[in-house]
Amino acid sequence: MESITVYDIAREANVSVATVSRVLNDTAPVRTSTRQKIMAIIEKHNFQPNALARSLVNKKTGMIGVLFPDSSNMFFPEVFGGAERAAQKLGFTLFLCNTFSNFSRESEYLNLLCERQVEGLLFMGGRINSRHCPEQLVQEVVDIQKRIPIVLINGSLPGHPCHRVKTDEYAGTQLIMQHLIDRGHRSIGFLGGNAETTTTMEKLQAYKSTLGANGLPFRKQIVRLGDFSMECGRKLMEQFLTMPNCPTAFLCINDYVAIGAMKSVISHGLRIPEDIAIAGFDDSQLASAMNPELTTISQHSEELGSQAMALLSRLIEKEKVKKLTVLEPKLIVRQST
Amino acid sequence: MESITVYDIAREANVSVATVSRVLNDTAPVRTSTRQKIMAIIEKHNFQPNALARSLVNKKTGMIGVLFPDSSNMFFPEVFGGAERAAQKLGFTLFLCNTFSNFSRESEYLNLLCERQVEGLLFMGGRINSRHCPEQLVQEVVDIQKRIPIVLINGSLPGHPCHRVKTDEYAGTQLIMQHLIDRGHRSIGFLGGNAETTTTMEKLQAYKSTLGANGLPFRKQIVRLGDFSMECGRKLMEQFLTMPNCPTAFLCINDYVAIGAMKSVISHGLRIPEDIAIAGFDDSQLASAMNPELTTISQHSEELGSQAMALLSRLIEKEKVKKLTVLEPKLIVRQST
DNA sequence: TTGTACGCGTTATCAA
DNA sequence: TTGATAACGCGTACAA
Repeated sequence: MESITVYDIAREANVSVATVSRVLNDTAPVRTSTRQKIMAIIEKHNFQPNALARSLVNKKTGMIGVLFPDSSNMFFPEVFGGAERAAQKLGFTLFLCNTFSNFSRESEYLNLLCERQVEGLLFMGGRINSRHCPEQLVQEVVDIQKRIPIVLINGSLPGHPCHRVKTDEYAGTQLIMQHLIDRGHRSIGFLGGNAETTTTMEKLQAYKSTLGANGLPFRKQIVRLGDFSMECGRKLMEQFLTMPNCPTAFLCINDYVAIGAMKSVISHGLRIPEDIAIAGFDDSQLASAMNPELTTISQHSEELGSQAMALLSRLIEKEKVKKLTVLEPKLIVRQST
Repeated sequence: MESITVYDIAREANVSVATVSRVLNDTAPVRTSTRQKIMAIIEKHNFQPNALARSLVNKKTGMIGVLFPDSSNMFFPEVFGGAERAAQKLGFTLFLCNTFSNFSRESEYLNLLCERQVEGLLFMGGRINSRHCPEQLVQEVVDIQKRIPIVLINGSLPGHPCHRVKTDEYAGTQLIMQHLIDRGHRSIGFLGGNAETTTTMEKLQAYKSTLGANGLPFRKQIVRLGDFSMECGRKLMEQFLTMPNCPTAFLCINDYVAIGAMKSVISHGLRIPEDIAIAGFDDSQLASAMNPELTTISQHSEELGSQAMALLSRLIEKEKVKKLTVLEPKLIVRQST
C-alpha cells in the first residue's frame, strides 16, 4: 500500500539513502558488496523510484507534450507514431493530447502540460492552422515558447517565428493538379476543407495557380468547401452529380473527403476514373485500402513526426537549428485517376 | 528562464507561501484584499504551480496510463478516444503508450507509468491476449495490480482475476457466421489472426460451433491464420482463389484482413458479394469507407474505452465494482455479404 | 567508500 | 486570517 522509498531500502541495508541513490543512478563508486546487498533488497521489494520526486530535483521529466486535433483521422496517429519511435530512441516519452480541434481544450492541455513540466511540445492542428486565430491564443503559445521549445507541424503562428516542420502542401497540390491536367482533364473541381484553415487556403492557391499555368480558367462554382470528413465529400459530390456541367475530375482536401466523394460517384452508377477521376491528399492507409485505390499525395506522415521530434530534441539540448524544415510531397498515382 | 515559484509570489505579495497556496487551492478563507493582491501577481507573471511538487505531496497525479498495441490500427484510437472523453469528465488525463505489440516495450512502459505514479492503468493488446504468455510477464501485471487499479480491455490474465471490459467476441462471431449461413453459404473460410492470440482462438471456437449448430462440417483446410493486416488478407485470399473448391464466403479476423481479402477478390475480376462474400470484424471507419461497404461486427469501440475508464475511475475511488463488463456486439450488415 | 544535511516546489498542520 | 515549518521522495554537495 504505502509505497516503498529509498529510506526503506537504506534502513534495510544498513546504509544511508545517499548510497542507495548512488547504486540507483550509478553516480559514484560503491563497494561491490554493498552494491549487491542493496540491489538484492531493491529486487526483493521490486522498488521503483518515484519519478515525480526525481524530476523535481533533476528538473527533467523526459516528457514531450503532443497536441493533435483528432485521433480518429488516421493521419495524426501516423504522425505521432513516427514521433514516438523517434522519441524512444532519444529517451523521451510522449504525452499525447487529443484536442478534438477545440481551442479551449487546446488551452487546457497546454496548461496541463506546462504544469506537468514537459520539456518540449509538438503542436498539430487547431489554432496553428487557423486563419483568424484570436491574438490571445497566439500569445498563449508564444509565451510558452519562451520557456519551453515548441515545434509546429504543418502549421504556423502568423507574425511569430517558430520552429516548424511541414510538407510542402502547395507543391503537393501542384503535383496532383498537374497530374490531373496531364490526364486530359479540363474541368477539375475542388472538394472539402474549410476557409478558416490555412492549409485549405494554401491548397486552394496552388489549385488556382496550376490552373492558370496551364491556361485553364478558375471557376469558383466548382470549388466547394465544407470540412474534412467522408460525409462532407459525399454530400458535396451529390450536389455536383446533379449539376449540368459536372467536372470530370476532383481534387479533394484529404483522403477522407475523397472517399466520401467516391462513394457518391459509385452509388450513382458512374465509373472511377473513366467517368469521374478523384484524387485525395495524405496517402493515409485508407487510400490504398479503397477500391479503386486512391491517387493521392504522400505527406510522409511518419517522417513528419520523427523529424519534428528530432528537431525538438535538438532544441531541448539548446543546439542551434534551422527554423523551417520542409518535406517534399510525393505523388502516388493509383487507380482513381 | 528559472521557473517562478510560490515563494516568488509570496515575497512579492508580502505574504507567506501558505497564503499563496490557500488562494491557489481555495482551501481556507483568505481576506479578500490579500486574495486579490495575490491573484494579480499570479496573473501578472502567469504563474503555474508545478504539478510535480504538487503531486508529490498530494499523492495524486490524475494520470491514467493506457497501453495499446498499435495506433495505426484504427480500432485502438477509437477505443482510447472514448476513454479520453470519459477521462476528461472524470478529471483524469490519459498517458497514451504505443507498445507496438512488443512485450518488452510493454514492460518498459509499465515501469515508466508506475514510476510516474499513474493512478490507474488501461491495458489493451499484447500479453493480455497472448495464449502462451510467460508467467513472469503475467506476474509483472499482477504485482502492479496490488498497488494500482488495472482494467483489461478485451483480454485477460489466465489464472488471475482482473477487472475487465470486453465485447463478447464469441457471440459476435456467432452472429456474423449465422448471417453468412442464412445467406445460403455452406462453405465459409476463416481468414487471418494468430494462433497465439486468445481472441483469435475465441473467434475460431465460435466459428466452429456455429458451423456445427447448423449441421455444417468444420474443414480446417479453409481456416488460414496469419496476422491482422491488410497484406495478410490479400495473401491468404490469393491462395484460396487458385484452389479448386474455394469457399463462397469468408469471415475475417478484423476489417483490415477483410479489406485485403476484398482487394484480392476484386483484382481477380470477381464480384463481391455475388461471387464471394466477405465479412469483417470491428466496424472501424474502414468498413463503411470501402466499396462495396463491408459487413462487419461492431465492438462499440468508443464505448469500450469509455466504460473501461468509468470502471477504472470507480476502482480508484475504491468503490466495489463487478469484475467483468461485457458489451454486446452488433451485426452491421452492409454490401459485402 | 560512505553519511549528513539541504534543496527541489508544493501542501498541510499547528500556532498565533 | 495568517505564518512557520514539517512533510513528500529523491539527488548531491560536502564532510568524514
